Amino acid sequence: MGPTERRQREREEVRARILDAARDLFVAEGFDAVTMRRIADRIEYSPTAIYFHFKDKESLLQELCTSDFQKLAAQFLKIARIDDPVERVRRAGIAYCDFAVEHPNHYRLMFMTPHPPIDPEDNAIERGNPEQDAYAFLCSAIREAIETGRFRPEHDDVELVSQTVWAGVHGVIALNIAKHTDPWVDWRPLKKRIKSMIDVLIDGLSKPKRSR
Amino acid sequence: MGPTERRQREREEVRARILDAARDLFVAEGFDAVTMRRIADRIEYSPTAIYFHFKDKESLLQELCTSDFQKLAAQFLKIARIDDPVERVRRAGIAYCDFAVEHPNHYRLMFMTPHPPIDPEDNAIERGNPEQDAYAFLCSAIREAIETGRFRPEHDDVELVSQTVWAGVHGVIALNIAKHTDPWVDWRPLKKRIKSMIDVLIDGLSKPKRSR
DNA sequence: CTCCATAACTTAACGGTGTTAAGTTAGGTT
DNA sequence: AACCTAACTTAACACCGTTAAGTTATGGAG
Repeated sequence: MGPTERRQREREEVRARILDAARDLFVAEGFDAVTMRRIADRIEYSPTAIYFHFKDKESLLQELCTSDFQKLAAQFLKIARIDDPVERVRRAGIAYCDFAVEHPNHYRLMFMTPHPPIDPEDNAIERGNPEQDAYAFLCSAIREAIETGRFRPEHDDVELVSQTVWAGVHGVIALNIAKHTDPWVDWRPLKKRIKSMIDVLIDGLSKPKRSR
Repeated sequence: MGPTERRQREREEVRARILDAARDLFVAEGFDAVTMRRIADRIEYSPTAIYFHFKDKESLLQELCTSDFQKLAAQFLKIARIDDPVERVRRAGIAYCDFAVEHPNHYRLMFMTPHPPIDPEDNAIERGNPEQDAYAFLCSAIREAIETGRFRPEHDDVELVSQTVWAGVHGVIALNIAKHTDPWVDWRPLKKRIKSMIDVLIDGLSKPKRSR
């Protein structure tokens, strides 16, 4: 109620403005290409003001990542109401890809760059909760597919199947991010590649429908 | 004959020493973490001496990449004599994974780090030649599998199928390199994951063998 | 044999980077 | 009115990749 509260609010407002400016620049030009000075310019503060709100450049990106990955989990929630578990896997793969296309630099940092895992203490995402944890969401769909007899009997390990599906989709995305400008390979469009991957994975996991 | 030839030889010797030092450091610590000054220290030259042999840091990396790609292709050559094209794809996937496990930082530099594509002009690898170009090797096996009717009729695009198989195997490897220490996921052993990926991909591509 | 051009470097420096230390200022508290 | 602290700014540090200019050894020409 007093002015101390207004101060508190203003502080978080500045914090949010830094975050927004950083996101814009990281997404547009990549983590390394963006400098603290340019982020500061954008919001008309001095470069060092950022350090009053964030420990360093890395933690800036880290914070953007967790908040944006919660958006991914939110996207997944819309898919959760799909009844058919196999269709849910298919749609999750596409949503995951869309997300990676929208936030390639976040994706790169979180899944393509080795770094010491975040201390579970201060990780905002709740592990194992499909509403916040995208991997848990995938697992729960896979589990349902296995339990309702949709997959071949040899594919009975929920974790292994989930990791295979994740790896497949990740592979398409990661190669796209790292190599899409490389003229060495005559790349098919990303959408085609993702569809092909998901189709092949699901066909490979599912019980055959027709004889030869 | 004269000493000009000895000079030429010495020049290439220094060049090779720079390359070796750079490879050691890049592989041990990653591209960004290594500075020109440290490479120079290692071989006891001044930092700027490197620029007499290489245009810049990036071109150093590119030269290392092309030479290591050739090592991978050499591994593939041993597989080339396998008759069955589908088995060849399977074995190529495993060999590719072995290469990545043996040289994880090489792999990271080559396939997980975006960098401007090499000018085809000065690329030592002959594109499309399966003996030098690992991607072309994969394509040729896939092409043979398609042409001998091993795959379902909808999978008729050699490039698309090759890119899918590559992406699948890459996904397993890349997640392993970037995330294998992450306790968030209860990882299955790498060998199991690679086998699962290749099995699922090949089953998904192949004509079904049994009815349900 | 001398002179000189060139190759193969080194030293110094430039403009940039992330980050820290020290100084400043506005505003609430006592 | 005096003071204290939050929220900054300015100055500076230790790096970075890269370039310009200077140095030294050496092979070749006259």
